Formats: sequence, structure tokens, C-alpha cells
Amino acid sequence: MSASPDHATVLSKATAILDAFTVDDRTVPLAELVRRTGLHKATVHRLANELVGLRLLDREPDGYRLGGGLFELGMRASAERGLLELAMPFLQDLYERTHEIVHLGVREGTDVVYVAKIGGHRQARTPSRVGGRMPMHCTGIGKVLLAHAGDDLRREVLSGPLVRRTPHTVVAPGALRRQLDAALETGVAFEYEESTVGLVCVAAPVLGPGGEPVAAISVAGPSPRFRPDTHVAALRAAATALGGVLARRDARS
Amino acid sequence: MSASPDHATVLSKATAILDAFTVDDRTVPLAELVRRTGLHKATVHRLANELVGLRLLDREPDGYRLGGGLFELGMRASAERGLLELAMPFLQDLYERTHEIVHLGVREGTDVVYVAKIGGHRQARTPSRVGGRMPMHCTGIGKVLLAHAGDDLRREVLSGPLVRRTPHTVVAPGALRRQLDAALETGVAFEYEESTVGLVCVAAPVLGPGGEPVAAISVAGPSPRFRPDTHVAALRAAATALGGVLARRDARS
DNA sequence: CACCTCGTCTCGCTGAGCGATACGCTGGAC
DNA sequence: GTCCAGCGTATCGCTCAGCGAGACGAGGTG
Repeated sequence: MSASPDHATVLSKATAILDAFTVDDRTVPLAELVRRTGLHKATVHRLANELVGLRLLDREPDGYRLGGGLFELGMRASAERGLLELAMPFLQDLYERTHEIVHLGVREGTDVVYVAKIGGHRQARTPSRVGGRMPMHCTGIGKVLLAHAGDDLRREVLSGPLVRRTPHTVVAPGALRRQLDAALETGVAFEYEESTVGLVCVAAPVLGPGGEPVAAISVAGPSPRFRPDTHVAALRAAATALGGVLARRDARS
Repeated sequence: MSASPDHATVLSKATAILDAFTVDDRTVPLAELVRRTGLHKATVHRLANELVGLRLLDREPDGYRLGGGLFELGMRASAERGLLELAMPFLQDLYERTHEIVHLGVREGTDVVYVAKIGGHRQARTPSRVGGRMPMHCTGIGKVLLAHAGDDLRREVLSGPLVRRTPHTVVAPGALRRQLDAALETGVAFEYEESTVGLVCVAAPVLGPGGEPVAAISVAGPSPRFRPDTHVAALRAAATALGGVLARRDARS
């Protein structure tokens, strides 16, 4: 029962197939799925067809696609968590006040998963996508989450390899640690083109009742024009307000 | 291989377990899952534990919960579809202009599935939830989608049972057909407390290149105050603009 | 105490799932 | 045109993953 990376059970094979889809590909042919999963062709064929019947996959003329049932399940998963629904109004307010790109992200392992993204029509150069991932050390949200996290997680990330994503990515553990300390002090973290060239952002944590970070909000914009510090106040207000609502929700048993 | 309604395969059992979760329950104990699925206790126990390992379920002290992996998959499913990402900016614009509740919905069978919902802090009495469903005949989005749909679908819904959800729900096929004809004519559908008492809305279709409806947008508000006709222009503009963007996207092979 | 319900675990039986193999189709190379 | 590669699909015995009756301990209730 150990967490074996091999595909022993039917379910693990099925999820391997589902996980083989990335955010970018619209439709994936059978052969490609075989390649990505390493499963036998007949197996993929059989399971994929069954998944189509269960609405977890869609059959398209030129391949498969993640299905509508998955979307429903995913939204139900997020609804049960409640975070997204409660957060949206605050994110909208923040967007309306700043008219810059607003992100909501949570931690998942040592990555950040984006839960919501609000931006106008001009959000050309942001690689982030809702449901997508980013390493913690190179994003504002990741850094502020890490700063408020426990020592073990901080140590794990700092000791792990800090991938360089742009020339500005902070890959020196010492420098990163200093930034984290500063973020813990001030309650906000900045990012200057560390995940994407041309993109700057500020992030603030949404803290739970015990002071543990449950999510983080960020405001981002293009580097020449965007002044992150001008949005700190509005950002902090939104984050703490959301934290308050979450705490109140959890208080009702 | 006949479409047996019973749970023959492992996968169908696993999805039965996942589907046993509703939007409202935060956590479900094992015994309750056994009851809802009708599966053997040992089976649910085994599968649920495996699903936890695959991050499709989360283990909580007092039961199971839909897991974070499902959310990621769901968002990827929606990203591949592309609709949500392209639509969001238009929905935000619409919200900013009206400051009323904005919905984006698509058809799924004879139901409407809500893909996005934007509303401020005061959205108390809307039962709709992102990822949730509603019958077509009693919602603005549903009616406008049905009006622009093919004859077979229209016939199916009109001949099927029209569930009465409120005293104002249109349950007479003839009356509904007239409303659909009007909606097809004018390009918008109205709903007056037909799904929820106290809720009024207007909806407009997002049409694909071939004139087929791919989604619909609605603006909703509380019945005493909300004047649906004042938002028709902005709504129509948003819907057609979104349709144009979608068409342009699909044009690029 | 007896009597629930709930979660967990064991253990043989068996059929669901496996993958080697094969077939028909399409499209590009030549 | 022929050849071939890669695709999706279908077949069919073998076997082990998955099944479910049942047992067990923990909590809760009368």
C-alpha cells in the first residue's frame, strides 16, 4: 500500500490518464496518452472509453479532452472548501479598486495552486492559470505563504533546489530567507520579475484563526508601469477582511 | 457491454462515490457514503482510501471530503475548454457596469450548469452555485439557451415534466413555447421568480460561429428593486463580444 | 449490562482487467 | 501506384486485483 509510483490499481491508471492532460492542450490523441502515461495501448483505450462514459473525459474527433463531469466535481470540491465563494467578492472589490490582475492562491506541497484570477482584457503576459501551479520561491503568493508557514516547510523549500525561472529569480537560499523574514515582518511579499519577465506583484496572506496561512492574494501588473507599493493598503485590507470572514464561518460549528 | 445502471467496474464505483458528494455537505462519513452509493461497506472503505492517496478525496477527522486534486483537474478541464478564461473579463466588465449578480452558464443535458458567478457581498438569496445545476425551463439562462437550441432539444424539454420550483415557474408547455419564441426573436430571455422567489433576471446567449448557443450570460437581482430591461443593452453587448472572441479563437486552427 | 453504529481488517473466490496480438484505416514517402 | 508507419479499434485466454461476507474493537446510548 506504500505510495508506489507504478500504476498498480485501476484507479491509479485512470488518474494517471487524467493527469496526463496539461492546461495547454485542448485535445490529446490516444497515442499521446499512451506515451505520457507509459501504459499499454489497449489499457488506455479501454479506460479512456470508460471514462468517457462516466463524463470524466470527452471524445473529440481528434482525441480526448477532460470532461464536463470533472469540472462539476472540481467546482463541488472547491465549494465544499468554501474558500473560493467567500473570496470572490473581495477579489472583485480589489480588482475594481486597482484594475490590475488579482490572484488568489493556496499552497499544495511546495507549489502554489491558483484558485482564482481576475484581470481585464489586457492580461497578455501572465503565465498563471486558474488550476495551474508555480513554485513557491519565485512568486509573491508563494513567498508570503512560505514566510507565514512552519519552519519545516520553510526549511524544505530553502534546502530544495530553487529553480531559476528568469534572470531575476532569487535562487540564493540566504537571500530568499531574508526576503521571507521581511515578508513575515511586514505582512506582504514583493516579486520583481522572478517568475515571469515583465511581471511585478505584491502578495498578502489570508490568515486563519490560529495565524496559519490558508491562502494568499496578490495584485500584479507589467513591470515598467506597475508600482506594487501603491496597492499594499487595499491588498492588506482585502486579505484581512477575507480572513475574518473565513474565521467567522469556521466558528459556526 | 450494455449500459448497465449497476456498478460493474471499479471506475464506475469510484465515480459513484465521488458523485455521492453534494455541494452542500462539507464532510461525509463512510457509513453515509455506503448508504448513498449502495455499495458494500468494505468496498467503499477500500476505494475511498485509495482515492485519498490519489488526492481525489481528503480524509477529515469526521469523514471524507472532495480533494484538492479534483479541483485542479476540474479547472484544467475548464481551461481546456477555454470558455471561462475568455469570458471572465466580459463578466467583470458587466458586473462593474451593473453591480448586479452576473452568471455564466452552459447546457448539460437538459440542465444548466453554472460556470461562473460574479456578485458582490450581497448575494444572499441566490441558490445558484458555480458547478451547480438548474433545470432549463425555470431559469433565464436555460430559457435563452433552449430558445436558440435545436428543435429536438426544445421538444424534449417541452414534452418532459416541467418541475414547479416556485409559484411563478412556467409549467405550461404552451406558455413556455411562446416565451422561447419571443426569446429567439428578441435575443434575450427574462425570468421572474421562476426558479427562486424574489429573484429576477435577464439572459442573453453567447452564439458560436454557426449561430449555435455555446453558453449564456445573465444579470440577476432582487425582485422589488431590480429592473431587468435596464440591463439588456449591456448584457447583449457582453454576450456578442464574447461570442466574437470565441469565434476568433476557434478560427485560428 | 445489552445493543446499537461506526470504522477497520482479514481472507478465500472469481470475474474484471490485463496486454500480446491482430486488423483496418489514413496519410506521407518515394 | 506500392510500401510502410502510426493510428484507433477489437479479440481472447490468463491471472491477480477487487470483491464482499464476516469478524473485531471502539465509542455511544438505553
